[in-house]
Amino acid sequence: MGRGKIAIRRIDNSTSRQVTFSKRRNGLLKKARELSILCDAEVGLMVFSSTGKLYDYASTSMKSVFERYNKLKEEHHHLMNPASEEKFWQTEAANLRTQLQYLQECHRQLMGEELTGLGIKELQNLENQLEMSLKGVRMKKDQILTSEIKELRQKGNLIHQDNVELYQKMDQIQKENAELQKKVFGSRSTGEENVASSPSYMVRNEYELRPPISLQLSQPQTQYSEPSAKVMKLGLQLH
Amino acid sequence: MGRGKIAIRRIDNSTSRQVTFSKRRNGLLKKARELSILCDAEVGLMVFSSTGKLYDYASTSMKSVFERYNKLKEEHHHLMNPASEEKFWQTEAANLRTQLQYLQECHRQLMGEELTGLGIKELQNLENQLEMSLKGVRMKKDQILTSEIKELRQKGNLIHQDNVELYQKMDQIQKENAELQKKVFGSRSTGEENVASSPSYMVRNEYELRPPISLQLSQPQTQYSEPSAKVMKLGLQLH
DNA sequence: AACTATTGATAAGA
DNA sequence: TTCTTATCAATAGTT
Repeated sequence: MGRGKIAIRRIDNSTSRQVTFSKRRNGLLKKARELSILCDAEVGLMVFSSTGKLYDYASTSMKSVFERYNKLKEEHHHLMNPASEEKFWQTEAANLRTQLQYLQECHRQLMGEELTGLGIKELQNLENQLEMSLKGVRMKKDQILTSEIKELRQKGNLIHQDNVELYQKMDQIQKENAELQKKVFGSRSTGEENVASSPSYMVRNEYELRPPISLQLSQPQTQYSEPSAKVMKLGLQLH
Repeated sequence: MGRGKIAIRRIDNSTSRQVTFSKRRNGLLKKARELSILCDAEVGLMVFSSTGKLYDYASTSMKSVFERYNKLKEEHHHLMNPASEEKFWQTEAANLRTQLQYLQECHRQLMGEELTGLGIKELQNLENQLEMSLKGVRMKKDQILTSEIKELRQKGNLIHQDNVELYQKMDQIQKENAELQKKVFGSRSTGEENVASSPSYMVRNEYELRPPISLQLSQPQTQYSEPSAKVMKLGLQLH
């Protein structure tokens, strides 16, 4: 695969050997990576250049690959190893790996991947399961939203109650204030003029401020009926 | 570098994953060999298939590559130590168990179980994922059913063709038979009476039997439009 | 480092 | 699995 074919033997010219090493090393590392990804394989690769520099790749970790390699090779030597503790953990790991692979397959199917190889019956089961799941999830979501709304409503009502009481109290205080001003400055001017000139932090009457609050309380459903539109753009984070 | 290009991610179809693994593994081993020869490099390669089988190559020996690697990484005291072997498998098992637990949680959520503790955002993500999955599963199912129907239709048409030809042949034989009878028993009676008294396994004409066949062929969709109703009662078998 | 003309690898199909 | 073949990818030689 080049301008011409070359024989597979040591390249004499040291420069072109170096260049070829660089190119082919990258190619090899890339292919090792691709193999591990494409085929779900555990791959470990070590390359030492003629100058002693190390280039390596491991799909998991070189340690894991080493250990696995050694285990496999040692099994042929001494199967009757009395150190059964280690063996126990080995089989434990093997069992767990099996379970993991099974679960991963299930998971992929539930994610709608890897459906080739499934028959109609299995697909139907999957579909039913997904519908059930969807139903459950939606119910749970509705439940949460509903209770949230309920809570908000209750809080709103409480606040509204407080407001009503506060307005009543303010009204009363305002009246007392008016009476006091009357007593202090005499009764020359009318009560209305006194009220008009009272400090700005005082509210004139309760009906000016209550409507917006009532409005907020009377349509809490708008937050509920179409929540999906707002959350729809959130990315998946299952993995 | 094939009939089409493929994305570098896990191949869904297990058969083609297996085939690709076999091909690419060989390619990788070959290239590792070539690199070591061409460029005078020391190369070690280990590949574990997803089924756990080992394929390896070492330009010198794996032991030599290991040792050189470890020297460079100064990790050799972590490895090759029988006391820490057990520990390795313990941590390996622990890691696998962690993965397993995570996957199990995901799985339960995808199955619509164990939804408590999830927030609205997470539930929305789940819902979206389930809808995607459902879509994929249904597409796959439809695809299978459609191709099944197509096949059945083609078979039906072939059979129908056969039938038409058979009827024509029968008709011809019938006529020949009538002529023969005429010759054998003389020409006293009419041809029609001869035909009427012919053996019962002979069909009188092709139009008597063709209609039901045509009917069967003209409405194959009824099997397709509502297949779910028939399979709906099938239990789940994912676990 | 780039650039191609070629060879090599391999995806898909049988 | 193995073979074939159409295509894409890697890379040998060159600038």
